[in-house]
Order: sequence, then structure tokens, then C-alpha cells
Amino acid sequence: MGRPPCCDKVGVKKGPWTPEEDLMLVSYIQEHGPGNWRAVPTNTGLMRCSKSCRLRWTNYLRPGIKRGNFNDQEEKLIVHLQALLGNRWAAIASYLPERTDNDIKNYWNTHLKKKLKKMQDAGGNDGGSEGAGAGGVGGGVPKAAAPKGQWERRLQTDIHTARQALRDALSLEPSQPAALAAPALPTPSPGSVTTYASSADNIARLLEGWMRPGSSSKGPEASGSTSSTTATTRQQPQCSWDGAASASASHSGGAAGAAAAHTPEGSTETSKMAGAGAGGAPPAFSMLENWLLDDGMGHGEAGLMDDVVPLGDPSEFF
DNA sequence: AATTAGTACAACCGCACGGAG
DNA sequence: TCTCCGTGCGGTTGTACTAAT
Repeated sequence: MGRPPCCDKVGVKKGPWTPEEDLMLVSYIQEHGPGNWRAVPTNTGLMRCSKSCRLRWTNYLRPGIKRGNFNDQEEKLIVHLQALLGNRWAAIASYLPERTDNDIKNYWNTHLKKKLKKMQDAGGNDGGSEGAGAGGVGGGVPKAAAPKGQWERRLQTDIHTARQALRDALSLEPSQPAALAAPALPTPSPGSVTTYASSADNIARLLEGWMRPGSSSKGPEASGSTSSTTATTRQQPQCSWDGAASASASHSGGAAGAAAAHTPEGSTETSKMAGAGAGGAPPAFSMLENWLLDDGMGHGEAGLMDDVVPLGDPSEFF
């Protein structure tokens, strides 16, 4: 029937990754850059499916991923985006560059869904996010109702609505833009994080040396010198959040992805942003905030429709 | 102190899409 | 133009951990 499995099931290891495997994967990617996943198991000797390798990288090993608790802003954003976009986690993730779609999806399924339900049961609504949950899954964009192109277009058409809703979301908490610029640290619930997850963090940390060869540096260019591994140097260093954006929003991320991640020519701009991100304060929120609050710009719909400007040109924000 | 239930996270699976040949 | 391959996405499952009894 369908396609053959991506890898033969025999001899393919499954289950949790070990630190050794992570190291193998990381060092391989360090050398060759992400991509060509099919070749990864072969070249690394990992007894893993290529998909598994990709997933491991994009969800856990890739530098720039924030782990731990979601803060209020993130939470609200997710709720609203979920209402607008439905379960398009990749698209949603593109608004939260430090989070992976998997993370967001899990968080939604384990926390937010219940939370919203509870709020609804209680007759309350958190001022808009209510509809979110309700409409949520079925809501915003009818899922398989239309082909992707169609819903993208539709979403783009609705971008204004989206902005409005997001603005509401963000303004719910008159909170400190500071919180946006420098989201609360994940407060890694001490015991909660599985022992290995944290070691994955450590492995990711290993990458920092690679990301920023020198020191605090601006990373990308610096490492860029290592010519041969162009893929690597082009993709990795920016990782801190380009990875997130590109990985999750890469393409079918959809309009949201288009709007947010939109790496025009991708990497160069994003790598700058990465610089900012890696520097400490993730630019994502402030970018988003700027975009949302910048009503005057008015290059909303049209821009999106035509050449996808808004978030597309990150340089605008710096 | 032991057992059970609930929760959170990590990983896998299948499908769909886009690009290359 | 068609087919195949590689990749990404969303849904689901499995497992570890924590809290409650």
C-alpha cells in the first residue's frame, strides 16, 4: 500500500536517546550540517531511523531551544494562535522561535486544553482566549477542509484579525515588555525534567562552543570561516533561533510560518537575529510585538499576500 | 512504605508536500 | 509529465516521574 517505511524496522533502535547517540548525532551535524537525514544513520553508525535523527535534532539537540515552563505570554500566545490557526503547531511554533512544535503541542495537550476547559466549565473566559479553546480545535481554520494553499491564503486574508487577537492577547497582561524581551527563565522545575532531558541540554550546550567559536562573539560570521562545512556554518550558528524558525516554519508552516519565519533568503537575516537571540534576549517576542503593535505600518494583508513582508523582513525590526 | 492514579515529556508513526531526476 | 525521494507536520503512544491514598 502506501509508501514503504522510511527505514527498515529491523535493526533500527527505538526509544530514548542516549547521550552517546546524541553526541554522535551532534558531532555529525556539526561537521556536515543538518539535512540529508537519510545519510545520517549510515554515516554516523547510529542505529536510528533518519526520521528519528531529524526529530531528535530539531526537537532537542538543536541549539537555541528553550526548555522548561512556558511563561504567561507564551501561554497566551499559544492559546490565541491555536484559536486562529488550529492545530498547526509548526505555524504556531514559528511565533515562538525558541519552542518546538512538539513542545507546544505537548503543552497544549497537557496543560492548555485542560486549563481552557476548566475555565469554560467555570463559566469564565480569559477574555478572548476562551473562544480559542472552544473554537480551537475545530475552530479557527477548519482543518482538512481546504488544501493548504487555500488555508494559507485565507489565513493571510485574516491576518488582520490575527493581529488584533494577538494584540489582545499580549495586552491582557499590560505586562512588561521586558518580559517579552527577556522571557522569564524557564525555571526548570528541579526534578521534573527528566534526567536525560537535561543532559540533552548539556549536549546542546556543547554546541555553543561550536556556535560561538571564539567567545561571546557574533558567532555566525566567525565560524563562517570554516568554509568546507558550509551547510553547517550557514545553518548552525544561526541556530539559536533561525533553526527554530526555519525548522518549524520552514515551509508548510503555512501563513503563520510565512509571516513569522519567512526567512527571506533565509539565513542571512535570520542569522543576525540569531545573533541577537544567542546574545540572550530572544528577539522573537519583541519582533512579534513590534509587528503586532505597529498598526500604522498597514502592510498587513497586502504585504502578506504579495510578498510576505511583515515579519518577513527581520531587518525592519532592528 | 507501598500502591495506584494522574501528569508531563519524549519519541514514533503515517500522511502529505515539494523538489529532483 | 510522471515517479521517486527526502523532509516536515500532526496525531498518537509509551514511559518516567510525582502526588495522592
